[in-house]
Order: sequence, then C-alpha cells, then structure tokens
Amino acid sequence: MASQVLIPSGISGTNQAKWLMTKTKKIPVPTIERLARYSRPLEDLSGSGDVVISSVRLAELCGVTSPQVRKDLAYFGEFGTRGVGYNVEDLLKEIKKILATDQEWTLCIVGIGNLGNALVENENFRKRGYNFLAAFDSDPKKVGHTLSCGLTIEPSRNMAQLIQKLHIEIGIIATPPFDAQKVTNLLTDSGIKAILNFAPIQVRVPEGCLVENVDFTVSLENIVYHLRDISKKGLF
Amino acid sequence: MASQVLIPSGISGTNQAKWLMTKTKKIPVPTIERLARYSRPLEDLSGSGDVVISSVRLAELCGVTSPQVRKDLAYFGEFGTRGVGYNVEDLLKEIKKILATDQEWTLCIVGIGNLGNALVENENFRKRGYNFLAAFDSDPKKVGHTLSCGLTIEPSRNMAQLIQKLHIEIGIIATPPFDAQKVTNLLTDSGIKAILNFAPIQVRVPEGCLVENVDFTVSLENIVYHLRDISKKGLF
DNA sequence: CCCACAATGTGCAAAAATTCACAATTAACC
DNA sequence: GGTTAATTGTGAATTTTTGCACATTGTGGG
Ligand SMILES: NC(=O)c1ccc[n+]([C@@H]2O[C@H](COP(=O)([O-])OP(=O)(O)OC[C@H]3O[C@@H](n4cnc5c(N)ncnc54)[C@H](O)[C@@H]3O)[C@@H](O)[C@H]2O)c1
Ligand SMILES: NC(=O)c1ccc[n+]([C@@H]2O[C@H](COP(=O)([O-])OP(=O)(O)OC[C@H]3O[C@@H](n4cnc5c(N)ncnc54)[C@H](O)[C@@H]3O)[C@@H](O)[C@H]2O)c1
Repeated sequence: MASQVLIPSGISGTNQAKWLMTKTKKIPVPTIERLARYSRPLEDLSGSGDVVISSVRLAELCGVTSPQVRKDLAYFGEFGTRGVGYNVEDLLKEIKKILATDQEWTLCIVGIGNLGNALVENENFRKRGYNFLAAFDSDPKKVGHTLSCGLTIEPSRNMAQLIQKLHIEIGIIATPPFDAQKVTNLLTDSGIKAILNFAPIQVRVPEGCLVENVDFTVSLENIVYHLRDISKKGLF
Repeated sequence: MASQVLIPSGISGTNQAKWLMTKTKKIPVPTIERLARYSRPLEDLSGSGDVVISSVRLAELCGVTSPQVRKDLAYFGEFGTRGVGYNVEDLLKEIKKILATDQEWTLCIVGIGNLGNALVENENFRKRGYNFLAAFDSDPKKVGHTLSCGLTIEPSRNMAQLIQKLHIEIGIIATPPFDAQKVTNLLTDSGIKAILNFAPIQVRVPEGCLVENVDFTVSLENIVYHLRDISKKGLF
C-alpha cells in the first residue's frame, strides 16, 4: 500500500519510478547503471600508462556498443576530444561526480552471517568511499564480537540511536528473508535514507526512502533459462 | 575480440544478445528476470493457505504493475482463469518449467574466500536445485579443507578433470578480479557451459558460453546517484 | 596551410518494452 | 437463469531505449 521510491534497475529493478532528469534531458535508467560499469576499467587504466581511451575501447571492455558509451556520456556533458578520445583520469572524475561517488557515504549493515560478514569485511566498499559505521545482529552470541574491520556488532535495539548519532545514510540488509521487512521498518523508523536488501524478498519502505533489492538467484535463473534454450536449439 | 553469448540482464546486463523466442513471439529480456522474481512470493504462498492469486496481488508483492504480470505470463501460455486469478501451485510449477528450474543443475565454485564461502554454504541454492559438486581455490592453505556443506576444497589444477567427470554445467567465480579472467579461461577450457562472475570485471568467454556478471557496487552506485538526486531536489 | 585520419557528439530512425483499455470469461448471488 | 462483479488475456498506443549515420572537430605530417 505505502508507495515508495523504487530504483528501477539492478538485479531487482522493479520498474516503477521514472522521472529522472538533469537540466533538460531525461536520463535513461540503464544509463546510470552503465556509468557505474564504465568506471571499473577506468580505475584500472588510471594507474597504468594509458592517458586516453576511445569509446570503442571502453565499450569493448564493458561489453556494450560504442555509440551507447558516447550517448550515455553525452547526457551529462562533453567529456571527450574529437579525433582523440576521452582522458582517462578526467572521465573517471566526471563519472564519479555524476554518480555522486566522489563523496563519502555512511552505511550500516544488519545481519552479520556469512554474507553480511563478507560484505563488511570487503575493502572494496571502503576504498570507494562507502564507510561502514555500524553492524547489527539480533543474535546475542554475536553481539559484542569485534570484526576484523574494527566494528563491534551491536544489538538491533541500538539501531535508531546509532543511525542518528552517526548520521548513517544507507542500510544494508543481510538477514534471513523472514526478518527483512521487520529490519526494514526499524531502519526507516530510524531515519535511514536508502536500503540495499540482499534478502530474497521485496521489502516495502515508506515514501521518500530508496530501496534496491539484490537477488543472486535471479541471475542464476537467467542463466539456466538461456542454457536450456540453447540446448533446445541444439536438439531441433 | 572473441564474441560471446552475454545474458543481457541482472546487475551487469550487458545488452547484446537479443534473439529469444518461443513458438512465435519474441520474449522481452526483462520478462525472464521478472518471472524469477514472481516465483519468490509464490513459493511462500505455496505453503500457506492461499490457493489463488490475482495479477494485482502478485504485482504488489513484486513491485511491478499488474498488466506487466499478465503480459509476462501470457508470452508463455494461459495460466490463469478469468474472473478468478492464478492457481498458486500451478503457476509456480509453470514458471519453474519456463525458467528450467524444475530440473537440477550442477555447479562448481572457484575462490573460497568470504564471498565464496557464503555462497557455497547458503542452502537456498541447493533447495532450488542448484547443486555444488566441487569447490576450487588456489591457496595451498585452503586446499584439502572440508566445508560444512561436505565439499572438500580442490586445487585449481583438478578443475578440468572434475568438471568433466562430474558433468558440471555452471561455474561461479568468487576470486579477486585480477584472477577472474584466468579462471574463466580455465573453466571454459574445461567445457563449462555458463559462468556467474562475482568479480567486478567483465570477463570474456568464447562463443557459445554464457556469462552473467554480478557487481554489488553497481547497485550501491545506483542508490547514491538517486540519493544525491533527491537531496538536490530538496534544496532547490 | 592543407589534407587525411580519427573519434566525438547528436538528430533521427528503429527497436524494444511497457502501459492502456477493453473484450472475453468465470463465479457468485439472488 | 440472468445480472453483477471480478479478473484474465491481448491488440494497439505510448514510452523508453538503442542504434545509425554523419557532420563536426581536433591532430599530425608533409
Ligand atoms: N549467503 C549467500 O551467499 C547469499 C546469497 C544470496 C542471498 N543471501 C541472502 O542474504 C541473507 C543472509 O544470508 P547469510 O547466508 O548470511 O545467512 P546467515 O544465516 O548466515 O546470516 C543471517 C544473520 O542475520 C542475523 N539475523 C537474523 N534475524 C535478525 C534480525 N531480526 N536482526 C538482525 N540480525 C538478524 C542472524 O543472527 C545471522 O547472523 C539471507 O536472506 C540470504 O537469503 C545470501
Ligand atoms: N566479499 C564481498 O562482499 C564481495 C562483494 C562484491 C564482490 N566481491 C568480489 O568477489 C570476489 C571475492 O571476494 P572475497 O571477499 O571472497 O575475497 P577473498 O579475498 O576473501 O577471497 C578470494 C579467494 O579466491 C582465492 N583465489 C585467488 N586467486 C585464485 C585463483 N586463481 N584460483 C582459485 N582461487 C583463487 C583466494 O585464495 C581466496 O580464497 C572479489 O572479486 C570481490 O571483489 C566480493
């Protein structure tokens, strides 16, 4: 019933929210997702030698077409030099500015099981400016335990207080699906602005809160659908 | 250079492959992804009471529109009863048949770090018919260790042999990005049919092999782009 | 200075996906 | 048995996204 701001993309893209725009143009939703993907090879290249990159090369590295790359970038400005290409460092900087990954973000995570632990220990997040400031679990046996990243697992009841005190913006859910909605409510009641949910259910949030649902098995099902499709083609 | 079969969807959908069809119609790529998502609430409902479900209700649970649900299903047949709705059990069975999740699939995983361990220990996969038959790691300290799921970690050099002996169809990559391409080559040389890659690079596979790249940080970047977008709207 | 070449940026056309609106069908009730 | 309410299935309209072709601009060499 409660309407919500869904981000229509990613594994779980539940296409509903539409109006996205800068200045004048409407930005296609998949463009944002691709921009994020473009930044990966740029980061790698950023260290090593190459100063410029063409849309053709970048497209190859990301598995898209080159007009797609150019168009995606053109929505936000003119970042290249005709006849030359894009300056790697500059382009990366521009993309980060567009995506708002040129700033630091504050996160917390709820549910420190196998997946939660992998996420919080993964330094790629911190390296990209995503800072975990708190970790919560409901299991009394886990509460109080200190993780190698330095965080101490807090009981869920401290959630509202800590989120407000530490100005935490984004919450990650890695609890079993049964608890995911309850945790979502706790998070939104605490004033969280966005949620990344790994539990395989679609959680509901009050208006104004962003939610992105991630479900690996959807990817697997995608694979097996196409696999079966292919072997059928082989048979007939 | 090597062309490949990309599955254009999921977190990493690199829209390139297009031709999908049953009997007569062309199936939109996002439809497959949504079918997978429809099956989650159906599984839950399947146990508890409810015998039928309307497209409106299912749409609510999945965060899509109801004509979307009906159209998605209509691509594959007529599964509902007008004036009534869809029988939960039947619909779930039909969707599983469509997605090819009504059969068992054989998997292996490469890279038993934090994420790899979480994946292989997660029983949702097995419950859905995805059976991990082998786990590989290059770290000599990990090789030989037996996981709680019963698998013993194998050295990468046994890969080709085991994949062929056990008829493993799908490989999951959970190694650091630097090694992902090398591992991909090993897997495809061993005759694997599809790869689910969690390392944040776009791996290349020879023609005829499916690959789905999953990257969580893309989801996060999606979130922060929209978050910043919203706060900007608040300011002006 | 001019010419050939390379690669971007973009208007327009095509394709893909979604939404709409409603005819068709079923159940339930009186 | 007829009338009402509910809900599916679907062709057509609409919206969104991608692809194409090429004019534009910058580089470098003679
Ligand atoms: N492990 C994977 O590879 C994987 C893959 C895809 C999806 N997921 C999903 O991610 C979630 C977590 O998976 P996992 O393997 O880490 O499970 P897990 O059982 O190892 O961990 C779940 C953790 O959540 C905690 N928890 C339970 N209820 C809670 C609550 N109300 N508040 C706070 N914490 C609570 C538990 O104490 C536990 O530590 C599940 O929903 C799972 O389906 C996991
Ligand atoms: N941990 C997360 O939450 C997370 C999230 C998103 C993406 N990822 C990605 O998933 C991958 C794994 O992440 P992780 O946190 O588990 O890392 P990790 O360092 O904990 O584990 C990597 C494992 O791969 C093994 N390995 C390395 N090279 C190998 C090779 N050539 N063959 C076989 N095994 C090899 C290592 O021995 C190690 O056990 C990384 O690419 C990471 O970026 C992880």
